[in-house]
Amino acid sequence: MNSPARPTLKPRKTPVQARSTETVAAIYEATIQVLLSHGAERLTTTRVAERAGVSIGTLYQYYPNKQSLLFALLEQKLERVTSTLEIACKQARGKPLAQMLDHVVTQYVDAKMMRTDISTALYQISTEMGGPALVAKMQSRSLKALKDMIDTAPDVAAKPEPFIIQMIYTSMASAMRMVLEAGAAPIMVRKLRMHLVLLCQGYMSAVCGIRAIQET
Amino acid sequence: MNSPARPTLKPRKTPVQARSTETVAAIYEATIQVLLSHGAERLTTTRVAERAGVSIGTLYQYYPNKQSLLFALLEQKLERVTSTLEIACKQARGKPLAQMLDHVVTQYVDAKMMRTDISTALYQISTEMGGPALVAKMQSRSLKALKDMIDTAPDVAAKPEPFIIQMIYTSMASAMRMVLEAGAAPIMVRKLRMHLVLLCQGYMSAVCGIRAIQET
Amino acid sequence: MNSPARPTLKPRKTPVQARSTETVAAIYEATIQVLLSHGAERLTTTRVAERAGVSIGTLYQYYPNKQSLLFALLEQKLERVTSTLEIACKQARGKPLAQMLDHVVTQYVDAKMMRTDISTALYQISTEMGGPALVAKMQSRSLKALKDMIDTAPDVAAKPEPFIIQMIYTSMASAMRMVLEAGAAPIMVRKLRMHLVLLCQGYMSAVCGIRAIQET
Amino acid sequence: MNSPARPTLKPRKTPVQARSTETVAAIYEATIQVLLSHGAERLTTTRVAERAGVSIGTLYQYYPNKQSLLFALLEQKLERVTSTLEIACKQARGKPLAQMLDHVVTQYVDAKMMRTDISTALYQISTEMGGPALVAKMQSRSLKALKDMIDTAPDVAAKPEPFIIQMIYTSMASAMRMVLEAGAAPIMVRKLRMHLVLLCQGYMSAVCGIRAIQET
DNA sequence: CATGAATGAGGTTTCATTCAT
DNA sequence: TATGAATGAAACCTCATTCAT
Repeated sequence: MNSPARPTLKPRKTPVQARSTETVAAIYEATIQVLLSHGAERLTTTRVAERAGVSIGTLYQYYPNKQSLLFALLEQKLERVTSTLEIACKQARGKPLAQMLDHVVTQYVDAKMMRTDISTALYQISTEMGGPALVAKMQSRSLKALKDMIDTAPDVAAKPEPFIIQMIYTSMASAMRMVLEAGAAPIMVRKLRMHLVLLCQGYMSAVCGIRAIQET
Repeated sequence: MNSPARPTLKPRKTPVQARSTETVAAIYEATIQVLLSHGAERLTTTRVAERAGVSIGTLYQYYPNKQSLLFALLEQKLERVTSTLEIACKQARGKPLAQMLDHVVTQYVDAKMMRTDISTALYQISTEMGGPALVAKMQSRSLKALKDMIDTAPDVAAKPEPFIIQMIYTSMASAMRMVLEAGAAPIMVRKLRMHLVLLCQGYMSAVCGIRAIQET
Repeated sequence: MNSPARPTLKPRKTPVQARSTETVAAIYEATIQVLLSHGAERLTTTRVAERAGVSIGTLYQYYPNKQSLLFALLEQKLERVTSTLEIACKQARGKPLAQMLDHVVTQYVDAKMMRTDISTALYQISTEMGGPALVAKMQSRSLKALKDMIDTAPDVAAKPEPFIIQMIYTSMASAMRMVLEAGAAPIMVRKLRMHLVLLCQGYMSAVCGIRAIQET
Repeated sequence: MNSPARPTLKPRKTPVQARSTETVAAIYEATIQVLLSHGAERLTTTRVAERAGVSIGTLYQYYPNKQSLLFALLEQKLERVTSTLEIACKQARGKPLAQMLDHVVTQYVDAKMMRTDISTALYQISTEMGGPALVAKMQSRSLKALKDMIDTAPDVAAKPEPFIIQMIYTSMASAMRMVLEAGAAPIMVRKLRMHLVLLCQGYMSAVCGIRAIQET
């Protein structure tokens, strides 16, 4: 294992003016387009700039290097999905487990489904250094949110161990990916939402004892 | 989406002499090593050859291009796991659903766990064209095996629709991945096996009605 | 005969800024230099770039591959010679055959003699695919021009068949080559011009009957 | 101009045994095949060995390097054609010029036409060092033979200067090439023979005065 | 700010040649 | 002698990045 020179991942400048914002948006969209049409391996900064309709020099004015370009994509999407999940978890606190899972799954799936193109494009990236770390960070935030929520469920006999939460989270993420990579037809998405709830509920009730709520 | 000139993915020659068999093995191992230590993005044919202790020319005698090198890795592992799954599915035919899932999950996890280094390394590869196609092929073989098995379960009320089988398969694959990427400690693996069985059983019984076995 | 993947032969971009025009010219000249000093077999893109005083990357900004570099050379020269010939043929229409041949040969030899270095360098190239095709195209244009001219000669009894035109053209080209490869000393060139005219006239009058001009 | 390490061009060993002779012949034929099917640029020693049905090691037992392989091809053909020409020139001594040219052209064309595949294949080779030198040597032998012959013609007024002989030789060679590269259909060959004679006779009579034979 | 020409390290791949078996 | 595995110099080409205009 060796850690080579890690480039800066932060955007070079935060756009404030109108024109800059447009440019940044164009580059952002172009990156997704190229990712989807050419694949991560064949994404080049030149191609992105071309697609965005700006010069390569301009691209580098806003992103100090290629990694930061992809990193921005990943970060934005992950942040959005994660915070949606966190909010959903907060909202569902104190409700029965089944309702919790239903609510969270629904919110999660919907968050991922906005801009399916971005979600799909992102599966292509691994982004060497920054990517996994970011994903890990977001995952731990999500796990914490889920745990804190489930701990408030009135009908759960034993506090589930972390591993269980992880299983739930992973199942959600992977089922989502499965559907996205298959094209994310609306019917599939509806089915996904339902089955994911069932899967989580079935698993949880098998793993934690479920108390009758009135017992509380 | 455009499909550019796709290079040959098949190995260039099959080794016949003893010496060359060793060489191929060395290249194979080196590829895994490099994948793990440098990541897919920084895997170069030069580095692989170096690590394998052979010249770059020798590498190219056995693999016509870089892709074919990674493809071989992927194919071998996938083939092994998939056929293990197929066999497990055949063996479990006619048994009650719970036993089926237990058996299949156990076999699947064990197959993935041989050479965890390879399994882990492979998550890095997407290999542009050949990879996804291969993965899709193996998945459909797996889905068929699972379906044919579940259809023989005496205690399943309604034949599950394809989507359900896919959910099961995806959950298994993703949970496996989660554990492998976390380092695959033995305790985790044991826990994984158990929880995966519970997850599958919980989901299936929630989704298909389960008949009492003695009814048969 | 098999035609493998043929690379693009067209230049990659047309220079717009002043700086790049110079660069393209430098690469062009360098290619000739290297062709003459090292031979076609030992012409490498690196060597050309070096000689041109630009980086290898710059070379590839203007020519997508090695072939296109050589192709450009060939095309430019052939185009110039061919169009000179076409013009000469037009000019000589209606004149007696002997004068025609004199005029055409003179123009042809002179066109070839501008930048003898290029002409000489070009004999080294065959450029696999694009070369022969280009040469063939130019030849057919030339043959047409010659035929159309000769058909207007007042003193030619029978319209000469295509084969005869080709003999004339080939003889001109090969005699030219002979002299160029021998170093193209001025005396030789003068002799060449004269003898080529004699050869063409001698052959033509042996092959077509020559009518007395006053008959017209 | 720089002259790099020139490799040995002579075959490594002269085959004496029956098997060796077969092997050498196979390699020889394979070289022609590859030259015709793949072109000079894509002729590799491996491909030749493969086509010949021998191992690459065996090929190198008989030819010390790639150049010698091509050189052998060139040499054999050139030698054959040149000596045929020399003999034809000797035979025609003392005859009238027209008969001379007829005889020589016929012999020359026929010599080139045996194994048209070889003749055609050879146009692909330039072989960097050895080729041009060999060609030059053969040319000077040919020119000498032609000159010595023509000097004996009873009906030639003035001894033609060397340049004229060269024009004749070049015209013959190039017309030959033209027909070969066009596919060498039998009709074309017959026409070629006739027209080449006419061309030479026409040119010679234009250049040297022709005396009436009976004057002698 | 925007442009795009220029850079060159470094990657992939080929192929003539050697040499142990 | 024949084989073919191994070699590695050297070729082609890409692409992230810089910087003068």
